[in-house]
Amino acid sequence: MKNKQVADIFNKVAALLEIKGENPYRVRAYQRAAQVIEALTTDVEELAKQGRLSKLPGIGADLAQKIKEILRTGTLSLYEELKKEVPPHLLTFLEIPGLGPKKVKAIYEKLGITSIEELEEACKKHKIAKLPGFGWKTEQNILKGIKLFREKTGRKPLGEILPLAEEVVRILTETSPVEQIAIAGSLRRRKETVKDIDILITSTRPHDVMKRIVELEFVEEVIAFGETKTSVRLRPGIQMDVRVVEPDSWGAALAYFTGSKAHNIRVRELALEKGLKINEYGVFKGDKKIAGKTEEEVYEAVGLPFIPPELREDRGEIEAGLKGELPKLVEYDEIKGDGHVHSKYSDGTASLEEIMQKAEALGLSWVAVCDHSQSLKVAGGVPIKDLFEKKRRIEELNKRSKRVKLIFGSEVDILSDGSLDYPDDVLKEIEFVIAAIHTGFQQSEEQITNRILSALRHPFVHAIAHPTGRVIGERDAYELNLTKIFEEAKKYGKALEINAYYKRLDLNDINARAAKERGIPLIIGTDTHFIDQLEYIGFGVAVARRAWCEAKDILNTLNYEEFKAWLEKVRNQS
DNA sequence: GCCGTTTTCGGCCCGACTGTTTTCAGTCG
Repeated sequence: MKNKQVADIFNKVAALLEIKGENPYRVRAYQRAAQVIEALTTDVEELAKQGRLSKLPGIGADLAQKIKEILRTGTLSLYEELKKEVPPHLLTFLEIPGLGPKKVKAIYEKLGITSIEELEEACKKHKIAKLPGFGWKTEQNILKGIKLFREKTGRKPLGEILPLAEEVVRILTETSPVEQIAIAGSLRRRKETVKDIDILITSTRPHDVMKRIVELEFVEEVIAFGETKTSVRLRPGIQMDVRVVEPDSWGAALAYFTGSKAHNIRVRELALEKGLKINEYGVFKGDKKIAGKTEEEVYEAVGLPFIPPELREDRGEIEAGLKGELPKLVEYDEIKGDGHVHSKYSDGTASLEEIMQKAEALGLSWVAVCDHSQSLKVAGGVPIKDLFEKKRRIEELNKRSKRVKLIFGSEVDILSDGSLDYPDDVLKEIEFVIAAIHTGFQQSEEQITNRILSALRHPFVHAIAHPTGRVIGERDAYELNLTKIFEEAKKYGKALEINAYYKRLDLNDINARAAKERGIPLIIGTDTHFIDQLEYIGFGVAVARRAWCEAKDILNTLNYEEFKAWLEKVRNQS
């Protein structure tokens, strides 16, 4: 899929045009197009062949041509020309907090600066402050921005930040005079990575709330302190913005601060069509406020049903909402089982008994214990003789346990040549076989794709674990033709995993949505090696919800008997 | 550059804050 490649080029073109000082609406057109292409669940090349590009929202005749050019040549002549006019290095300047396109343009044109080192030098020599429109304060801010830029490790995984935000909410609820309190922003949308924490509060004593916030033990630096807005930097190096609003504006503010920006723009455009205006204080008809207390009210005012936060990305939820065709998203409490857990038999730390207890505490009724297969020695791959001991132990435990059942599973390696890591007569005995790639990441796209395809065709395989192999912030997905994987999974009725470990989340939201649209069953697995991480199943559900999945799309909503029946069905049809 | 049961041209989301200004441009979310 070349979707990402097209989106990247459009985003860069947008940034370069911005620095050039081009029409901001032209810039926005490229940004919107990039976003639309990136969120596609079909191959942009496929759409091009069918001549359907200009049917996409935000893509007209011109951008359709440009997409075709990228697909044909691998680049875009406009982009190549822009790079000659504007040094592409300047694009990184835009990532420095406080620097926008206009300032970058001035710095480049007046001083010929093209690198961060030169920029820093110029600030220290006070050359920046002398530029028109700049001053000593701006100069200091740029230096501070450069420091932050160098320190920043980028966006942080949801799984690292959400627990922290929830802890802040708990403390404030218990020890400060808040009335309503909620996490907003991309955390509330459960985006896989987040840039900051947004907290929204109503209170009659905002000063006391803000005071309590800056006293929190994990606050490292107070960036701004006010009655309605306070910003701090928390110890893991993440900014937290807290806002206090009137109860009457709660819904409008929550919608506003939840975003996404693209979603909010579309909602406000709808409002304009109806002669209304939306801001963070409410929905207004002229000077009269007609809604704002709840999010439902705000959406209703523009003719939309409530849209779950996970869908608010301008990926078709507005259109679906207007038509009354929003999905009934799978709920967190509809999950009955965990499809991928490691035990002491391989590199997990928990015994089978402990897994059962924890599952019961979490209200799950089944857990597939999928330890690594024999050749993955670094991860304690289970030799065949131990495999059958594990099977006997699980059968014993299941006899004694009414509420929770374990499923005898294995995460079987797909070897470099595409064969599986146990012989067929062994695989046949394993109730749930989830196949995975752990070696040979450097192979070509064709090789890796073929390995997964042959696993999907294998009669004893039920599912593929973490299909793309990406690890957030550490490793990109391996080269893979997902379109072919989807076709084959669909053909054989096999499942693909949504790995819920917060650094994997693989399939991701867009790919999981593509699989769902093709009718491929999805299974959520925590892939946990530590007992407490069984709780992370929620991150997988979040991906499923962001992928527009309903309960019927997710195998984990089946009860134990139903899931066993699915496992057998896959074996029988093969 | 896109888009249209008011429009094929003239619109295109909204407000807060900051800093550099003496009324506003730039940045941010």
